[in-house]
Amino acid sequence: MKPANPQPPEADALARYRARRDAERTSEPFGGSGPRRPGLFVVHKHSATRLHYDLRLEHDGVLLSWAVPKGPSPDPDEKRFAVHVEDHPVEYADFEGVIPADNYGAGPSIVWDRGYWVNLPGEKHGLEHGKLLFDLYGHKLKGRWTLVRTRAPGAREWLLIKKPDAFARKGEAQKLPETSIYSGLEVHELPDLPARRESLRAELEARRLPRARVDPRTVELMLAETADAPFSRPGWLFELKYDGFRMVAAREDGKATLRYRRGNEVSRTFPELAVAVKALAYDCVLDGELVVLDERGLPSFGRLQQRTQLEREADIARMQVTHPATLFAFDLLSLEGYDLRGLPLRERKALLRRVLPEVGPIRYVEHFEERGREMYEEVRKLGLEGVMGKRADAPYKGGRRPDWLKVKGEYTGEFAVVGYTLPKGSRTGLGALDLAARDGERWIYVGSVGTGFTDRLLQGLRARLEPEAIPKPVFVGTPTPGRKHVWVNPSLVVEVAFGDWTADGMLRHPKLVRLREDKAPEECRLQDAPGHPDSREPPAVPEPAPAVAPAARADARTFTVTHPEKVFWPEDGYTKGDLVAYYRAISPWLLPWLKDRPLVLTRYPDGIRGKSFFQKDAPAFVPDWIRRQRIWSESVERDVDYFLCDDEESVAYLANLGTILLHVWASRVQTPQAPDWASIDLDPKGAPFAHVVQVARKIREICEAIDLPTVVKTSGSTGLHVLIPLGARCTHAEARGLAELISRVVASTLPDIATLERVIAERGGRVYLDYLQNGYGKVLVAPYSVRPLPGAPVSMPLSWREVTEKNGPKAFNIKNAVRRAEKWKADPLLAALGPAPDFGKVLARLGDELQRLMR
DNA sequence: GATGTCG
DNA sequence: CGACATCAACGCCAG
DNA sequence: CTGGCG
Repeated sequence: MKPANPQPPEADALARYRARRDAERTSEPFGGSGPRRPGLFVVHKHSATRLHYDLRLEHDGVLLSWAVPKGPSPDPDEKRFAVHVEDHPVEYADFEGVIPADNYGAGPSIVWDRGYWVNLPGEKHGLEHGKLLFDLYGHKLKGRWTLVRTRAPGAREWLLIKKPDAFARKGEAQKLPETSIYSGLEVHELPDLPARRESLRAELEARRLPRARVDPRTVELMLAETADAPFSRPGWLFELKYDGFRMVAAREDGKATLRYRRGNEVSRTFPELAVAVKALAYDCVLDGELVVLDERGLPSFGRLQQRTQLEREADIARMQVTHPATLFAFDLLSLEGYDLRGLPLRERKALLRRVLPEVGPIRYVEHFEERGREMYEEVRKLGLEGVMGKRADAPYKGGRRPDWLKVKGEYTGEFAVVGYTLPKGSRTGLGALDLAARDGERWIYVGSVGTGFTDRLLQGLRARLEPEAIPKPVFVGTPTPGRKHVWVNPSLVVEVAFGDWTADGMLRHPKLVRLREDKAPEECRLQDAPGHPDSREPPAVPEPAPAVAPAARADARTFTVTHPEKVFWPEDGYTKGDLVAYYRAISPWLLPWLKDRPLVLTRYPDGIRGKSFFQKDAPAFVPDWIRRQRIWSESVERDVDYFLCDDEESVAYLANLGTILLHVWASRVQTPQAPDWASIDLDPKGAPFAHVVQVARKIREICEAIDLPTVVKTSGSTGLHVLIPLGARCTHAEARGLAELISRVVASTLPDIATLERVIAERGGRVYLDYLQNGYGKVLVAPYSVRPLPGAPVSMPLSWREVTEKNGPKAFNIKNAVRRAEKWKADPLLAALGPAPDFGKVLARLGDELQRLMR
């Protein structure tokens, strides 16, 4: 355990930070004021647009981390009390499973302890909400979770905490936890719905409203006219204008429908909304804007479009989680069978607010009175589309009405002209200008502008551009296809007004404002472009190679071994340098096994006693010269950039990353569905190695009887791996079937020493035949791979003659393996990469042989 | 081991 | 500056 | 359905 109060760092920056932090503390709503005592604190922080919460365990101003277990605790389960505090005790409850609570219109939420339901507060209804749903519903709700709240005075915030691995897993305390915290959860008491519904009905009855069905299929929506400029006006309400699709959501006889403006039904596309509408407590017809929020919590038109295009159930299910939709409801047309359209807007909205739950994917659109201009200013700063002004006493009438006015903003930016398209029809001069902006040394294509020109300007532009139309400028991005583009070197700058940026980084609704003679094209920097998402990835399609190759961008396949003296094997004194040296030296024999195969690394950055982790996806920082293969992973629904390794330098690089163990796919990237071998892993787990040898020989005997070749290697740990070459001529399923068949035969022929039993206790000291590591994406410990075990053993190919008790698991290691390999004419295992056996012959013999064996 | 993020 | 988190995954089968 | 297994 580290000291509770380490040396104060010298750095000014840190001192300043602490001063600032201490100043902030006094204003914390939680935990009170005055000197801090050790304990659990929920720290609030205000940023520009929202509240953040953080849970920390501190002592004397020093962050200890909330997750570090405090002091010895005999009972591993007890450790969760590590977040116990003296002055602010916590309540907690492990919650059991998740009940998708369609109830109360909250959409998905957690119902806990039957007395509360939980959802994220509105501010968080962006990606974080999506992530929560993803974790809860999608995939990850496997660990233990705890719902915690402090009992600090006035506290009502709760936290959902994923219990760290160290708590969940016994006996692995040295592995530090990975955690997930969802903070700032709102916990609500369940309302007494029936009573509420009753009183609302009585109220509606008393108002003598017309009882008439408002048909969501045919209802004519009220539309806004466009205001010339932002305005403030008494008697008017101002709402945010959301960038999405207009949507009519209806609940009729308990059934939900979602429709776009033209009446097409889309409940299937947005199931999370349909569920929420269905779960409303009242039959009603809502009018609103369908949006998908991005991670900043701002509407993202691009994301919405992505969702609208989905057809497949699985895609929808995924996007529902990654890009959850939100319906911002701003009007209520009908309620419990009453037509409300004759009511003034203000009253409709008051009813709407009562009908909608406070949280969940259907959100009530708040409004401000009168002060539209100020609101507009603020809204634009936040990057939103604009505001809607509405007359507070106006009834709801279909069609475009002056009672609703939209005030839309526009961005203006300067862009360099990198080309133009030829005019069509009666157009003179040119069709549109292709625009780009500068990102570092590159030009990024941002789309084309084809409107806003005067005829005179059109002519003039053409004259100025044509003479320079010589080489195609180099830029990144994809110009609109289907038009003939004439490329010019950037020399001209235009000012363009545009609505927004599209998801792929193009200008939306651009129009030309004027020429900017005073500006150099190089000054048009992408990051200065208004509204441009800072972190946006540029489109990855590089246009043709630069005319002048950048000064021999030395494709230097080198790196420096970091910390070569770091001890990786404390018992043996072997260092990281030894590891890298071994992998370099063995690479002539290792590389044939790695070539073209996706790798899975097990990395031990701090040696075999330190923490470790698997890695499939090559991080962005690995140098270009490390080969990677992008492979779609169905299970995680994303691409994974697998490491591939064809040369010594790459192996060494991986070793320098702390990679001790290398696993390879049985198939190569060229034929990912066709394995080159089937494998059977002989795992003794306590059984004598002599039995492993016996079982291995039996496998070989059976395979030979049916004309199947076999090769064998030590696993490097305790057992042997037997491989059957398949030459990429069959499927993974067939390979597994073969391995299973042979395993079963062996297990039944040698019942005293071999078993297929997976539960260790049931194996009774027999050798476990594991045929399950055959399949797509399944991996095998690579031959010559080092093991993170004392003595640094390696997985070593053997000839069948060498399969004896003497060549046990510990016989080969990083110090003797190279010497051994050097004596070979050829790697005895290499046959596994050879041609396929004659499957016809194999099958022919199989039947007979099985009968003989089973007799 | 390398990186990003947060305070 | 320092502390953290992150870096995989899936079918099988017993209880 | 969860948990252990590799």
